[in-house]
Amino acid sequence: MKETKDVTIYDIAERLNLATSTISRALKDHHTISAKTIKKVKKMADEMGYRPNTLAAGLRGNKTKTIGVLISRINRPFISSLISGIEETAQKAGYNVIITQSHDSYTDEVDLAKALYSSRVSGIICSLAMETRDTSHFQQFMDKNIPLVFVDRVPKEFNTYRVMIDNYSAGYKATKHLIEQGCKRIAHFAGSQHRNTYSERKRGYVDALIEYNLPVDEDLIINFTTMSYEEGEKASNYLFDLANPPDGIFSSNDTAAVSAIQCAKKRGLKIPQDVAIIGFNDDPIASIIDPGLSTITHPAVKMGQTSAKKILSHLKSSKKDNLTEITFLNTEVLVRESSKRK
Amino acid sequence: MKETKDVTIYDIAERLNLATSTISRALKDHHTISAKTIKKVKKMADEMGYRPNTLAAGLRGNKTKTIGVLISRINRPFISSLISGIEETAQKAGYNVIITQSHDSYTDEVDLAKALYSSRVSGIICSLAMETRDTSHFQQFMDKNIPLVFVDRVPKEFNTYRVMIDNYSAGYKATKHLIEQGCKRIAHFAGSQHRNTYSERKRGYVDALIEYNLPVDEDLIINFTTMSYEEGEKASNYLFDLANPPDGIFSSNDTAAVSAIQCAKKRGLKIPQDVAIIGFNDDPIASIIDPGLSTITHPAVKMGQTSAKKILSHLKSSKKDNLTEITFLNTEVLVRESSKRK
DNA sequence: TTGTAGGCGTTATCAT
DNA sequence: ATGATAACGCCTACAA
Repeated sequence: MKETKDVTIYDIAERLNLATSTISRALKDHHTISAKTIKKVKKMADEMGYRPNTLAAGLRGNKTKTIGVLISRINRPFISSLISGIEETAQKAGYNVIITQSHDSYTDEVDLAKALYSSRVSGIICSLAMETRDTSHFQQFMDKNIPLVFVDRVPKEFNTYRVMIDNYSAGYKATKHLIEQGCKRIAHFAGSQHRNTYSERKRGYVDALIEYNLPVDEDLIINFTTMSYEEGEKASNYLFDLANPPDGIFSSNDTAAVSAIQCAKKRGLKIPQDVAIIGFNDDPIASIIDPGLSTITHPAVKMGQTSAKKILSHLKSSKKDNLTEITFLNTEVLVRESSKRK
Repeated sequence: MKETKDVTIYDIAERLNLATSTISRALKDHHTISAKTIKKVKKMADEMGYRPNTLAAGLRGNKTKTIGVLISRINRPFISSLISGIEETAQKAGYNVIITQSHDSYTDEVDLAKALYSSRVSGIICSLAMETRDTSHFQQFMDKNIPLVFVDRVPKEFNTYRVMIDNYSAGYKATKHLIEQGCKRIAHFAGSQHRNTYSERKRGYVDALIEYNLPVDEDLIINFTTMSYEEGEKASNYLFDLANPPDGIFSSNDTAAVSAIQCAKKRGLKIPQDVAIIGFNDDPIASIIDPGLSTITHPAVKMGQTSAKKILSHLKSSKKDNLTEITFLNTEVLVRESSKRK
């Protein structure tokens, strides 16, 4: 099997007795090229099996029509939907998407940021690793006016685009909902508190309790690290074993909420009568488990689309200003059986 | 905000009074460069904030350390795990991963294949779109000796790498399992039959029935197009409404199997006594639904890793031969409550 | 409307 | 052990 060499615009130029510049322009419908020439060139390009070399174009123009994505791990419902939204939007605009996973490691995140920079991505979308506290490794993008969007897990301070939900009000709404169902002792599965997605949810929870004159009982607030099913089981068992167990649980994700449901069922507790439960994210499992899990909707695909659009419009307008623009997307309380007492 | 120009090896060369070639070599620890020089160069590169430009390197060497991935859609548990495995393996080898979604459209797949070629990917991993019948748009990669791996949804005929499970034997095993549980009338949710993942599963199902002297009843074989939850509901209702309903269901995916469980429960049918159910994939929902869904394990992450490794080792050895290499990964019957009668 | 020519940053080749 | 130079394929002033 012989490898044949790639056809270049130079080859086409030679065949048609035209200049390479003419070919280059004809191929992108430049207005100064006659319709006939354009047609002729495109036909020949097709016949010869020409494939543009985006590397060469990128090198020349120092831009790549590529968006880099830096997330913790792909195989989570929320993240894969987020990426799907990014890819969809990027593809329509003729952009490629490079995906990288930090696996929630800070050092990996730093390395990947470098690698993405080396690939000369046109823009970058990032959801921070759990471990990350310092975000100075993103400064390199700012310095080069490469649009940077933080999505969902955003840093507290960084002058750039941020696309997120209002975690505080979501936490507040979730808790308020449980209160309205008659819950008096509401527990909270809290995620890692240095990620403000989670600390804000907790803040909303606490404020709702205060607002409704319910005591804030530290025993009922469980701090998670990974928010896994196993952690959820442990927390649930702990809570249900209390002398004075909770009658409501607000979990910062659905996975742990589901484990609470399973755990309660095993113990013969009635849901939602004995304990009402609400999760966060609206993962597929939420609608499938029995009883259906009430939850907070998290518009993953839309967040992806929005993030990609921020990048694209920044590139289009080639703004020179380093603006801070925070976009909040809506969430809603989705009530299913796990919390419907009335 | 001023954009500063990128630092190049040329800049470093100037500062150190060395040739660019020396810098280039020093940066990659070339053996002909003295240890001192290497150290000096690296230090200076660091100080000046040098970032290699992979575009330039790629253009020069006509290779990019990038793997292109072409799948239907990302936000499915199986696919996102597959990609996770690919990315992980690629990253360790210093490769980037470009993700594209065909959304199961043939024309999109053709366009994306072109786009990936234009990006000069070093290799490509593809799981075919549902619509795709003709695969000639992949010939361009073969012609250039760019390693191509089809994974899971592979074409019937195409001389290249294929990574898959033995769908026939998986279908056979699933059906046999139901038979061993005492099922006599086993229905099958069959996926689109021109994708051989699904046709093979069906073939295994049919052969198992024959082997055990059970009649093959065409009424019990439902042909799906998308294998969605909704399609599953429709099929389940149809089956349970039959004068002589099935006492076992083998579904080609978990999503539809779950809908069958829900549907059966609503009708007051006992699982697995009245109807035993087995799915395919071992999606997260399988272990969460009640009763737990028996299923066929599908090693998604491992398939991703394996596919990526095929690419990497091909590139390393720079084989010139167009070999056909099919890798089968193991699947297992994972028995949960939905089919455990004994 | 088309052509000329230089350069994007890197690396491989050949020389020193 | 290091240097000089050409080439990768494309685009964009500028010129004609």
